[in-house]
Amino acid sequence: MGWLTHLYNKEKATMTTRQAAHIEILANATTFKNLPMATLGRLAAGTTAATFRRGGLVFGRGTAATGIHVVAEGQLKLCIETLHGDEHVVELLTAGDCFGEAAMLTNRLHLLSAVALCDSTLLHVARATVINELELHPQLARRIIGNLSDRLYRRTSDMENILLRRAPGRVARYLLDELERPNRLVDGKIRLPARKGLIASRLNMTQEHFSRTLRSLRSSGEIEVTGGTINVVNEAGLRMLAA
Amino acid sequence: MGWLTHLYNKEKATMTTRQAAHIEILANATTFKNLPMATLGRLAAGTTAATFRRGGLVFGRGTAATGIHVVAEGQLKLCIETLHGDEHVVELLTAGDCFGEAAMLTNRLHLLSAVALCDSTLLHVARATVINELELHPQLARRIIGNLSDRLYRRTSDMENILLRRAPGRVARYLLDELERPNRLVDGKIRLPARKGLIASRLNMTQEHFSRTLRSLRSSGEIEVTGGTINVVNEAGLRMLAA
DNA sequence: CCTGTTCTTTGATATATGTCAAACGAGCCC
DNA sequence: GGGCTCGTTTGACATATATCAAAGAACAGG
Repeated sequence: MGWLTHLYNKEKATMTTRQAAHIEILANATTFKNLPMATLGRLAAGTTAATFRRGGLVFGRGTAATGIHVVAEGQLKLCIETLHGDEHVVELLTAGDCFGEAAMLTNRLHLLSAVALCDSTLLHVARATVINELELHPQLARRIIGNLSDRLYRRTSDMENILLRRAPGRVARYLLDELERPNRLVDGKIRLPARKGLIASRLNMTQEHFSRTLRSLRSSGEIEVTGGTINVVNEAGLRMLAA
Repeated sequence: MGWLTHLYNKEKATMTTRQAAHIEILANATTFKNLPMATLGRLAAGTTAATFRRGGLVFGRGTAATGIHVVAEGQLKLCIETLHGDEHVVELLTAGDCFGEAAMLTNRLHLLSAVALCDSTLLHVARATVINELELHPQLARRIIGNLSDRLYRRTSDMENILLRRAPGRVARYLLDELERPNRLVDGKIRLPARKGLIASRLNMTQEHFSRTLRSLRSSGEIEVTGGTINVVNEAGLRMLAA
């Protein structure tokens, strides 16, 4: 893309293709978007890639945060495991999403476990690299403030959703949210970011109940469901339910 | 305190007592803690105080964020109002707590309404003042990053709590959390930060159910309740319930 | 193409939690 | 002190949601 050409023109001699690839991925990641090329270059120098097989654990709850993770490809879940082997999905991630910042920046332990839902590749920007960059170049600080605020804002909105007592409202709201995210849509229809059981968990209900709720929304004409794809027919109707 | 003496020694001539008071409050607020005196002084210059009567609206959902609010005295709730006049409390605030940062820093509208629970006084640090300070003095940026991460971390932990399906677990967890906050304790006992109905709302259950759950915890010997004060007798028991 | 595995749907039943209603208690003003 | 309002507790009942169980779909591998 534009990034890459620009990049090669400027630092052709020293740049390996791996670094170039890393830079491009970082440049499209939520936390590092819109940073100057020089900063991206320095960050990329402290970045490593790793692949995880389906089911692989990226990090577990209670472990130390070693850096910022970026999804280059694949799907992950951030979840809490209860003692009974039960689990709750808090967030579903796809390419371009970042995670682990909050724990890293506060120097605390991860609250959530990160697990690959399918074979995935991640980048990992080391803690020291981020801290260094923060010390030297305040622009990164401003970006990170923006991103953290954004995350906090989003999480607040999530809370709001979960606090809706009744399942149809939560589902309606979830669908409306997804409708706003361009990278979740494939020609106007919502492509669910994981299997339905996991989405049910994110919405704090059982798989069965999610299935029934979806069916009820379908039979009342708000949506059309075909496999993992949902077409919102009556957006206004959903908004009624969400309120 | 130490802050004030230090302050007067340094800038006696120009400092009004009002500014001094503001500085002291800011210096003890979560977002501005541990900042250099010079920064606090500049922030205080853009700070105004306001008082709100019980029930007064500090800001409403959907309004623009004008700055960072700091609780100097009193109690507030951050809540969502549904169309049916229903409401859900997301956070309860007491002296030293800050709010409104995320919306201000992302330049978006408030998601939550802020309402005074009793007569309260707040400080308001204007948006422009914060932005200015961020541009000029990167230390503030680092502090803010820390605080936002902290908030995000806390909110994640809140989510985790709410995702617990059963009420006894949520209550147990809530009590254990309060037990960690020194400013909520009065000689070892938890002093609830608002009336029980609001706490019930924060825990996503009805007042009645909260009351019953509390009674059940009391009769099984985990806690003692006297009015708005709760004494945790069997912490281990609560931990069992929370898991 | 069949056969296991995993995911989804559907059904019958149990239960946690909400709703409605009333009694109780505490604080406050006249 | 009486008569308020407001917050809390308790009770009887309704219902949304979970749980258990099994049958279909989708899907991968031989």
